Amino acid sequence: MKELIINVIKKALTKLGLDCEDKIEINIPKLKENGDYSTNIALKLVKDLNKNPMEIAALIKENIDCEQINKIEVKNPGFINFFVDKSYLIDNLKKVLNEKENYGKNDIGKNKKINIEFVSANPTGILHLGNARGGAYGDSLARIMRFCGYDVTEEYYINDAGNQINNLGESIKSRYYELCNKEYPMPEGGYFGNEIKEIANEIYENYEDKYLNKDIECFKELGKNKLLNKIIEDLKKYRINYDIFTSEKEISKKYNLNEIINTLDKNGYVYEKDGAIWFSCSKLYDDKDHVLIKEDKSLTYLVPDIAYHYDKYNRGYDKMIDIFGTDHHGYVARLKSGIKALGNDPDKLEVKLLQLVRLVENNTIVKMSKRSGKSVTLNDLINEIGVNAARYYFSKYSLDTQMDFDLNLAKKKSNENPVYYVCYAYARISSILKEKDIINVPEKFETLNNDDTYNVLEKVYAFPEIVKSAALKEMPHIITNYVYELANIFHAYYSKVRILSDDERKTNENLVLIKAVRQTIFNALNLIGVIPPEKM
RNA sequence: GUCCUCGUAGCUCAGCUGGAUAGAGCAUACGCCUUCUAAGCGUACGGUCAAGCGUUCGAAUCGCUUCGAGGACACCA
Repeated sequence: MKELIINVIKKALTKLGLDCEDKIEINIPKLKENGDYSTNIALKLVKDLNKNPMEIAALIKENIDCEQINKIEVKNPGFINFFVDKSYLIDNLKKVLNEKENYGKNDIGKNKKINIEFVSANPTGILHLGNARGGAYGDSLARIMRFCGYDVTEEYYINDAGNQINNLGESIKSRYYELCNKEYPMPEGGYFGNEIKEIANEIYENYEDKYLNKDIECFKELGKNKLLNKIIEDLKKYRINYDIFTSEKEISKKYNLNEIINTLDKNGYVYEKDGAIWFSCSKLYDDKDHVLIKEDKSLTYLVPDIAYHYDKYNRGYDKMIDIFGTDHHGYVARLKSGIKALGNDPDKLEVKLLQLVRLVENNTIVKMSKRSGKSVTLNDLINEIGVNAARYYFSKYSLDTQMDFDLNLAKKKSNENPVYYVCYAYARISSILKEKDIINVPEKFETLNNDDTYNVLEKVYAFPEIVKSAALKEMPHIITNYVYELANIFHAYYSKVRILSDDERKTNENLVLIKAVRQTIFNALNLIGVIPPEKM
């Protein structure tokens, strides 16, 4: 319908000898009295034509002739408002019921390969709230973009080499020695979480003191594998299924890291200072240079990460999205410098920064850290409030909002979570349809020709546009807000209108209407990883 | 100190290519179950969009300044 309005305006402008198609903008007014669609084109043309906007609007109005438009009004200061024939809304119902779980799909992403990398937590502990947020965002975005025809790869990068894995091995070893009544020091920067103790326990239960003479590699491997499996398992429970897991170790094998540094050097971005080898990323996007090879000849994390992104570029994506916590934001410039220095286009990488989730207990902020072991895990969250509520909760907010999370409060308030409001609408409809299903989808609505019906129909009709905009803006919460509004409109309709009645035609039309609503709710919730129940 | 993000109702948040009278939920007050699920519906109350200046026919939205909150500025990752 929007396209139709645009075309009609285009034609009118051509008739008037104006060439300004790109200025046409169509809005849906907040107030019903301002029409179904509206354009501000007259206001925009004031400067070009040097005329009063009301005059311009009137002129455009005169040159529009379209039978699907019932009425055109010009309103101060120069808006042109369109009141359209609603039959297209009924046609849309047919579309919904035919396309079913495909309703809302589009192909704006056709032939575009996208990589979304998210969570990528080090396998040195289990997933916590911040990962829950990043996970909900990344996976929902992937679902939305797939729905829009993009070829999406969801990727998890495993930091399975380097210092932190060393610390993990040492931490487990230390806990294990404790169990054997021996002393082994906890490393600096060691991990104190329960999961570390559990792993040590497991070793002790299975092998007693036979691991005392095992070398540290053993503890490292075992710990890493256990934790990684746990992470993957938790993510699956959270309805996230990755396409690819990429290991830092594998990357280091695949690309000779010294070669990467040589290439950087060849391109003029490497120098030596104070016994270390530096990356002059300040020549590119960063404000400071950073070390690539430390004085002790070991590599910094930057090298494998540059290699990892080099690998992603080699895989030929049109766009790569990385999702980081804001605490890593300083890292973006370094990374992009690395990409550029190897001759790739850094604009293909988009880094999304999510505000960290702060943990609140008794109204005070608690420092979460793996080191102290003080945190709320993804598993705690799922156990307490369920996957639906958790996914919905984190999909509700834009990435930019700082969130304070209180698990006790969340527990107490979990039945106030709007996810139940939306699911309730779905369940209500399901229970009616169980009672009586639709007979057919009519060409026209004979009995439901009122604003209440059109309110619902318009919301259902809006879904495909909402999907598009959520994908283009990369904002899953647009979907969440939309589905809430849809449920809201349905609940209001339900309270006002009796669905099942003696009037067979009216009943059928109502059933068609609510079935389409149910399908749309289902499709929208699916995009944010929520599965509505048939019964509540 | 430099850089990044944020500041909208008592609280939690939408509002993002600038549009018409700034919206929800929670909380508060009051109504609505003899009829398909009351985890629902309706009404009321609630605002200097942090402040100031600027750009514009028009600013919560764009620009600058100030104030406030959080974060980043390692030869840790």
